[in-house]
Amino acid sequence: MKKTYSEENYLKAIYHLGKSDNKVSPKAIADALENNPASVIDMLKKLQDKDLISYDKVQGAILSRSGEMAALDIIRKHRLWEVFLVEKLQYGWDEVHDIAEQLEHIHDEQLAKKLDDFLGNPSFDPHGDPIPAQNGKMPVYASKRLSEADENQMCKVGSVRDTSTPFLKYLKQLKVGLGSRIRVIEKMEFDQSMIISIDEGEPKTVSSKMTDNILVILD
Amino acid sequence: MKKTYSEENYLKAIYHLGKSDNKVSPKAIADALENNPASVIDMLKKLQDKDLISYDKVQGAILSRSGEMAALDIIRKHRLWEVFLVEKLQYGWDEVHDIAEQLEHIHDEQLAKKLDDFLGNPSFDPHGDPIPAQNGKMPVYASKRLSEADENQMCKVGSVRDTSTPFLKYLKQLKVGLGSRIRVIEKMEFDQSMIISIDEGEPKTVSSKMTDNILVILD
DNA sequence: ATATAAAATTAGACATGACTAATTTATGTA
DNA sequence: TACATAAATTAGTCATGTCTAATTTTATAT
Ligand SMILES: [Mn+2]
Ligand SMILES: [Mn+2]
Ligand SMILES: [Mn+2]
Ligand SMILES: [Mn+2]
Repeated sequence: MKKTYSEENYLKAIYHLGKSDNKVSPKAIADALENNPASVIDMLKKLQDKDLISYDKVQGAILSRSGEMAALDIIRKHRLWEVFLVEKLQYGWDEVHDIAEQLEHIHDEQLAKKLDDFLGNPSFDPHGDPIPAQNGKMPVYASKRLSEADENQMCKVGSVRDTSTPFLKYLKQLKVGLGSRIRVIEKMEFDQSMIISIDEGEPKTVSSKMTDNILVILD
Repeated sequence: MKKTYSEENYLKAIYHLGKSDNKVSPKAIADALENNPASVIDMLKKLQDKDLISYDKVQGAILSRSGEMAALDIIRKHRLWEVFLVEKLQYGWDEVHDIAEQLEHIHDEQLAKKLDDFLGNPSFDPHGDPIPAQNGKMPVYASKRLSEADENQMCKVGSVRDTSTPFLKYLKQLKVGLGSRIRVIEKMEFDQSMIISIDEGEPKTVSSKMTDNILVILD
């Protein structure tokens, strides 16, 4: 069922508000969308009729399964477009939100996938927010940088903080990808460069610029 | 003055219909937009109030200066996005029109320029239609391929039929750009390769694949 | 427990951009 | 010229998504 621009914005707002544990009230939604509680209630009724949410005064608005999938799809597109605007069109990270707010509503079956591939399947947007996968799964948030790992620590690559072509090319050459297992062999005091083993391969030296831009999950 | 999605579509339709010499009637617009003549007349009144067109029964709809600039801006964005979808996202040329129909309505001051630069300032879209410049000027339609020029012919590069990165890189290396002056020194019967002089420089040999993808204006 | 304030809801209105049906105007043909 | 058809226009309706104002419900504080 094709959703309107407006319905999509409501679903997204309800999703975001639902992440904090407060109940999602008409007032909260109205504040988020900078409109009127009366308008919100009108829309909540429509969304409930379409089984995208359930709403009652006590529980507030709660996304249904299909409503949540729709919200995640919009968020995915929003964040992918933000990556595009920053990485490819050279916008500043602070300039892209309003444009992505428009681009997220472009409808096409193949578009998100093709854009995702073109961008090198980034896990995070330019503001560090995770980009949901097609199935709605959020990437595991790898909160530690490789540069913060201790000597002899084993870890797994969770995401990259830089999705520029040169960096991605460099990683490809090193055979580092999402899920690669990295062991820290030695950390140089002097310049913070590291000697690491990638998937138990031969030791390689990498700069702090590299290790600062790799986010890992420690074992 | 910000235009609505709908106003933009009307302006574009009026522009295209105005290119053929028939008068732009409500019926013609209704056919183009697949809607109703009554709806069209409603909108023509609104567009006239905003000084984007003039309309009367005798002359039909005629774009004002600002109306034409607005139409050209939409067409520019439509065609740039089509180039993006084909060249960067690997869509087929037959799949992109409907998506561009949505993308053309994204509003941002800098977007068209940045997209244009990112794409290497293409002159034509994937269907061969010319892409208006920011000032509304259509590129001179260079209808001859360099491969069709005769020996000793002097000509000027008008556009490229291929805007892929490898081709553009190759042209950069040869120092061939829009406006470059090319003299055909010799054409090889055998494989249609050519010896040419670029801006009166030293002779260089180029393949028929190259000369087929350069459109020129003959002197 | 009662007064007060905040939130939710209802009722009614409005702008936009579409539609249908009826009417008027123009065109074309016998 | 008179009839038939097509195009343009008007009038009235509708769906969407918004608003304001009034009312009801809920929460908070004395
Ligand atoms: Mn954003
Ligand atoms: Mn949005
Ligand atoms: Mn097109
Ligand atoms: Mn359009």
